[in-house]
Amino acid sequence: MVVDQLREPLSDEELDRLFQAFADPTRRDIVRRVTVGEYSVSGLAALYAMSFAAVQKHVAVLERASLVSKEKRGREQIVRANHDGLQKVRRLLDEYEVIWRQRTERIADLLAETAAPPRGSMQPGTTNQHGRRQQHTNQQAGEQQN
Amino acid sequence: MVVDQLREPLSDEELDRLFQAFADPTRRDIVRRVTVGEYSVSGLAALYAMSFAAVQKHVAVLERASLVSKEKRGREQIVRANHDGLQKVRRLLDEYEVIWRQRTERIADLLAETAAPPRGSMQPGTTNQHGRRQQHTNQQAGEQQN
DNA sequence: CTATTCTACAACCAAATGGTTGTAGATCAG
DNA sequence: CTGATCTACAACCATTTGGTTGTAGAATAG
Repeated sequence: MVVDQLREPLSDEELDRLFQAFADPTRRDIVRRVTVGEYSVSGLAALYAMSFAAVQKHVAVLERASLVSKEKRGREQIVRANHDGLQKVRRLLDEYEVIWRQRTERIADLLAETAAPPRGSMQPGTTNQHGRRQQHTNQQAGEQQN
Repeated sequence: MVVDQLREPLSDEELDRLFQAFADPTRRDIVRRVTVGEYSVSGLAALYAMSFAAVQKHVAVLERASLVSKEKRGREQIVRANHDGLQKVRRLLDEYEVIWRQRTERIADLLAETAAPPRGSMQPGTTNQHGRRQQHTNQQAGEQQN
């Protein structure tokens, strides 16, 4: 099936390329344009105050990030938006949003706990010393990812 | 009110800084970490195989993008995640998603139109020549934004 | 008080980025 | 066929980026 490499774990390099691609106003504009209509590379180049080669490079960056793809038609290359790329970035940011919600929940729980008398919770190691000053030094020095 | 500069239009520079900030695995990891717990800058630095100054710079990038903020506590600087920044990026990508859905809708409409005999639609300028080959050259050479 | 820790910042460096011009091959129009 | 258009790509350049080391000040620990 073609579907469902959208569910696969996003690699660091993939995410680097995606965010990097979005980190430029011309490229963001290109993505918007080719999502609503079809453009050749020179059709795009006509829109911006820069050389054809510069726009060509921007399209190449978007293509490596899998945000657009090109299709040859006669002597022109038609640039099309690629939905997968967009969805991948959105998926990652959704994960960050989930982390936020979990954190908010956790804080609400702590507040409820200290407001009401401690019931089933408050076993030795489950919650830290009344909210302030977590570990914040030397938890596993393993590298990061994602 | 403090609320609702979230509804204001995102500036190009703001978006550049946000996406750029996300375009690095170490910085993405820092954002995740400081969303779940509190870290000083040196607490963060202990996690990665790079110098303190390097991590300090990463935090500075995140701070300029308003993805985190620092608060001085004693001799350490506590780094905290900033929800606004995340929401801004998500908002922009949601806009892109909307464009996609509109496009999909539009295509579905066109298909329905050509399948069924033309009813109330098909006035002179409303739809283009049976789908293929749009303008794609020289529509207003105005600069881009967003 | 003294030593240590945490931070900030400058100076430097290599590599990546975003732009340019120029050259050359394909394809299309007349 | 000839000329114009569209594309690809190389070479070059200035600036930014992501890292380093080193120095110095402020706050804490003993």
